[in-house]
Amino acid sequence: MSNMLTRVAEIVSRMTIRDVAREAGVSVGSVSRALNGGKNVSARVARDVAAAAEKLGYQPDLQARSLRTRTTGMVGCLVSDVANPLYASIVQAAEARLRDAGLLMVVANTANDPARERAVVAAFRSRRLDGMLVAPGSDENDRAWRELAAGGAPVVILDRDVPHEEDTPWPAVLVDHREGARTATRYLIGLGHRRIALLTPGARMRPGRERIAGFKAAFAEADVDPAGALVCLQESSMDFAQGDALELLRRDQRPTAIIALGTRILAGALRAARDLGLSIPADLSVIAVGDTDLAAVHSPAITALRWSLEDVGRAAAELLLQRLRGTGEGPSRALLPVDLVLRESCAPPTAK
Amino acid sequence: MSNMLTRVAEIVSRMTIRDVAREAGVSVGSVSRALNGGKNVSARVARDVAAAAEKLGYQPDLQARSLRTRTTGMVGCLVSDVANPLYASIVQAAEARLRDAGLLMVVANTANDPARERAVVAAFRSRRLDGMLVAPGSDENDRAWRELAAGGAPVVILDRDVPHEEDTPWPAVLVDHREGARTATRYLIGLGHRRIALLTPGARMRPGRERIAGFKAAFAEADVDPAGALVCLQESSMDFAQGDALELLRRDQRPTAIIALGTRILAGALRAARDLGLSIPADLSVIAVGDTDLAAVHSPAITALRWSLEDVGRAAAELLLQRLRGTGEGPSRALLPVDLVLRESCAPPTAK
DNA sequence: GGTTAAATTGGAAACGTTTCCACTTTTGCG
DNA sequence: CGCAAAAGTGGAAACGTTTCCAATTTAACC
Repeated sequence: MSNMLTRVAEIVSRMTIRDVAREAGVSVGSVSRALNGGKNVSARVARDVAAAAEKLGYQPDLQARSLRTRTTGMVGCLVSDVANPLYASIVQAAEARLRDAGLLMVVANTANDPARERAVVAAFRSRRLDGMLVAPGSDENDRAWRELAAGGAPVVILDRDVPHEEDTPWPAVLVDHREGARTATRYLIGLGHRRIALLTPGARMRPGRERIAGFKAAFAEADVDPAGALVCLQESSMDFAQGDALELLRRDQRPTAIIALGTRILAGALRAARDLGLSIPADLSVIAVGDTDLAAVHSPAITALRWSLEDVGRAAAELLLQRLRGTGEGPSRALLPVDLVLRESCAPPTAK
Repeated sequence: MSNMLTRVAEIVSRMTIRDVAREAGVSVGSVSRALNGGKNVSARVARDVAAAAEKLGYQPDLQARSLRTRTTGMVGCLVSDVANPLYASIVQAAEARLRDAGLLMVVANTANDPARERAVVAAFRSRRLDGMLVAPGSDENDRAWRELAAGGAPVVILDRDVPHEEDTPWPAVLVDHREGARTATRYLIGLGHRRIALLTPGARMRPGRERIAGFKAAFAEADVDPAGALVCLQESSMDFAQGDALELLRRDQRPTAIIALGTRILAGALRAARDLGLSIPADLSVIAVGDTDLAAVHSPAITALRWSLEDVGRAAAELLLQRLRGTGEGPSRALLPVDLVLRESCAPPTAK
């Protein structure tokens, strides 16, 4: 047993730059230069060092390096729920781009808990991460981000409107939910719908706010009685039970069309419709916000608002990289478009 | 402009342990002891140091600390596709548990590319991560894990059978796919089905292999003609187009029941069935492998094999933590059960 | 009160890099 | 060939911690 432990210990003892220096018969400084810049290094030294490093299987300790260089090569990603497909794809795309740039991504989810958010920010700061991608659980917890930015690390916000001082908005990647919602609503109004329900998480965050704005704008510009614009706020998609949708669809003046967010809310709405015997699209038109597997495969297939999650992640990574490099400013915000994917779930309302 | 830069620089210059020492009027060593162990520290020093640290807003540089302590407080998580809901939930649960233990999680996805896997392992090693959770894209790329383990960091495998030397299997969290598939198949056979198709990613990985084994075992133990057991391998769930399912269901001896993995394959199968006018469950029984939103919300609701992704993540984190603490061995493997959730998508085959 | 043991403390040596500085060596050029 | 500039090199000082060690103070005991 202790035998095994010592064996492990032996294996663990890694080669250091000093070992390489000794092996190559040069100084530590030269090894460092040879391995990194390659600048001001003679061919002979470069060759010998490379050979020695290869022979010894030397791999630099990036942890130690970062102590000296004051840069860790890691960026944080703070998100409320990685398991949410909407976030997962963003995280994945961002990670891919960042890793191509040689950066590691640290991920932390906060379950929308402000205290956790602050704890994560503290952890990120203490670990001296180079930068950070954040999608806060609400727009108001800006103290945490301010604090983080005070540490000097660039922060890129994902689809949120975090309050900022003066005229220096946070770098951010935004999705044009307003225009998306407007398009969807206009489409339904055009089909003849007059009572439309918008089911989305509340106004605590930008996406909800923007959708509501676009939703109402469509009613206003079509000169339709705005009383038909039913905004149903959910605190979060988790809380949205089927029951809420049932209640909505049982009203005597029930909506003839529904615009429902994501997977869970949409699922609740669909199930409620099924339970009430409402057929889609004959009795109820449905538009999904966010193009998930569920929307695409459901029968009938659900018309959906789609935006590219990959683009969001990629753009965020790009923005962050640009800040990290510190090269000329460039744009600090990106606004990504939302498309309406027409499928089979919308039809004119049945006269009654 | 340069004004602003200097301002930022000022903010960035962090308090070090030396500043605290000066402020408290004690030595650096005492500060360290006071802030960490608290052992062998007088009440006066403890008080003064705490006050000084508080006043200066001191936060230790974990990066520097880890150079000395040879432990980084970070663990890696290597997975082929974080955007896959099956992985996302696991990652989330593991992250939650690890963060509770004060560890940060670095995530990397490899898109099933062995070269990327090796690159990630190299990066993890160079950054001296304390441990690692891996779900390789195939069971064969074990060179990489072996190399990683040689670095001394514990590795926990997620639902894979990675070849191991001698009698020391890798610590792993496994899901009992074999028993799950057997249960599902037995259920279908019990309903009267004799031609059943199993749609799952290929045998390159444990889950597929185990499912196939369970599937065949059910046929064997029921003494049913094994020719009815149609195993349809997909290289990966991504490649599974609707077309493959169409082809399968158009055969003259088409299966009367399907067991389909996950979201994408299941979606393809469902869409194919719809396009062919096959109604579920009258013409075709369907069982989903993995209980996704799609299965739960589809109409009819799809009977599904379910296992707890959260449990997988949690168990993996627990296993890893136990290794990290190095306290008594404990079990090195966990096998998690799979349940069959009965819904509406299965019925006896129509006589014909 | 004296002696020994225990507790506390300061100073310095790590940890593995990069980078600065002074010093050689090479190169370029008239 | 001589001389200045450029290029290459070794040694040592950081980076911010923890931890070892020796020295001091305090506590404990007879």
